[in-house]
Amino acid sequence: MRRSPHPDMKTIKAIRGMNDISPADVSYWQLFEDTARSVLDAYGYQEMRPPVVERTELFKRSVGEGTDIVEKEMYTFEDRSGDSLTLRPECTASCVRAAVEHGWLRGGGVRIWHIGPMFRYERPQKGRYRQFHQLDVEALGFPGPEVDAELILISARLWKRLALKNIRLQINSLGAREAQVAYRQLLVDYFGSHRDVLDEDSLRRLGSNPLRILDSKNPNMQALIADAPAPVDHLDAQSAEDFEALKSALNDSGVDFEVNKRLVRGLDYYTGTVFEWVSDELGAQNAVCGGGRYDNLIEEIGGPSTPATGFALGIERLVELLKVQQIDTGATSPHAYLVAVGDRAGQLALPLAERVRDESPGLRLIVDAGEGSFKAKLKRADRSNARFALIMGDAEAEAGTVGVKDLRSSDPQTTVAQAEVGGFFKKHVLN
RNA sequence: GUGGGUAUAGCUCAAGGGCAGAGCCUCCGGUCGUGACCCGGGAGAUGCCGGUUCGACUCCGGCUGCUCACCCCA
Repeated sequence: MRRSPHPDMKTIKAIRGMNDISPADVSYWQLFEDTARSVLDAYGYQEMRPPVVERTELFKRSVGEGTDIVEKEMYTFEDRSGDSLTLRPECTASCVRAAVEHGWLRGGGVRIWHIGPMFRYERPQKGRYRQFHQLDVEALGFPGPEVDAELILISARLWKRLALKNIRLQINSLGAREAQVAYRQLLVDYFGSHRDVLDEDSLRRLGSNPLRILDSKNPNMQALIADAPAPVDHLDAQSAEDFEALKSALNDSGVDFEVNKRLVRGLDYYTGTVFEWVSDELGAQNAVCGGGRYDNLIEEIGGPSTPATGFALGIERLVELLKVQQIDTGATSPHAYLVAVGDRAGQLALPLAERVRDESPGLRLIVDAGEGSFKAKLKRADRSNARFALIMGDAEAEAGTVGVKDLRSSDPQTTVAQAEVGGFFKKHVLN
């Protein structure tokens, strides 16, 4: 086995900000995915799988031209025919595009979800990567606050099923478009009359995205921000009513929340209710899950005027929480490890293992029939975390039996028993 | 895009302007009631380029990577 790379050979490494998920970590991902699938199924949501690449135009129209995502974070390129394409930076736009394109909205609304990779060209740091994964849940075609509550309850149930703790829910309402426009002007006037206090970033945003000034962390601006008008105090009547209904629904369902008047979101399409689940255990990137209502988006990308709401959950961040909180993933190890030593045993090991797998579906059996010393193979068997080592020399091979050693036994001198293989599994492993 | 930290073996860490060490891992052998434990042995490293110097892994500069923070968001 070669230990070092060829001296002249440059090793090829993964792209910056794009990570391999190792076998050691994958059990966390599977735990999350299995749980999400099961919870979403319980609410009648159906999986869909849009492509990873879309026309650049889709994101410009949905996420918003003035947002950081569109302005400087997209992986955009021309294909060979000169069309501008983009690796999706989020997938609400794709879900909505698909629903419009295929007429899914004609039945009175759809509940859909998707898990997959998203791409943003950002400087990587803890909880922020250039390829990252989201669970996206969207309810298209439902107007009331009940559906917003449903989405929050889905996420709350996810935390519960995963046994995650210390995730706080923050909610806010941004109001419908007309109210947003009026409020935005109010805000521009307010900050405009205090230009001397604003920092460089905020001055820039005053023209482009004044809402974002509200969640600036600059200590010099905190007093100014605290006194600034908040969107939730300037809602249209319908949004205000819906927000109250949402709060009641959460209270009635026993979900704790806090109203964060300064919670705004970085995508332009949100209207009305927005929410975020945050954790203190993730460093600077503390939002695990965020979403809200986007009643204008479907129309804005060319579909029928349709209310909609949804959320996205960052899987890397969630997996980080699972690790920090030491959640047991029930990671699987092999049931048995078949050690074959000798020419005849080596020949018969694979067919024998096949026979056993035929008889015992669900069995995990690793076969070690290649070259190598008996000692090395037994050592590997031990390291594999298998419960049993099945030991087969030429004599056993001929007889169709194996020696069996209980590797997890505390007694180092566990008796080596002879056993017929299939019968052994039926008796010890699978009942 | 901006700033801080950092870069020694597969991993975790030492050392230090003059032969780069250890533990884990790994490989071979011994012990042995076939693993582990224990004993003996082997393999394996200073990110890249330049400067200072008799001499640089060490000091200096640049680059690159990683990392954290700003920013942004999941």
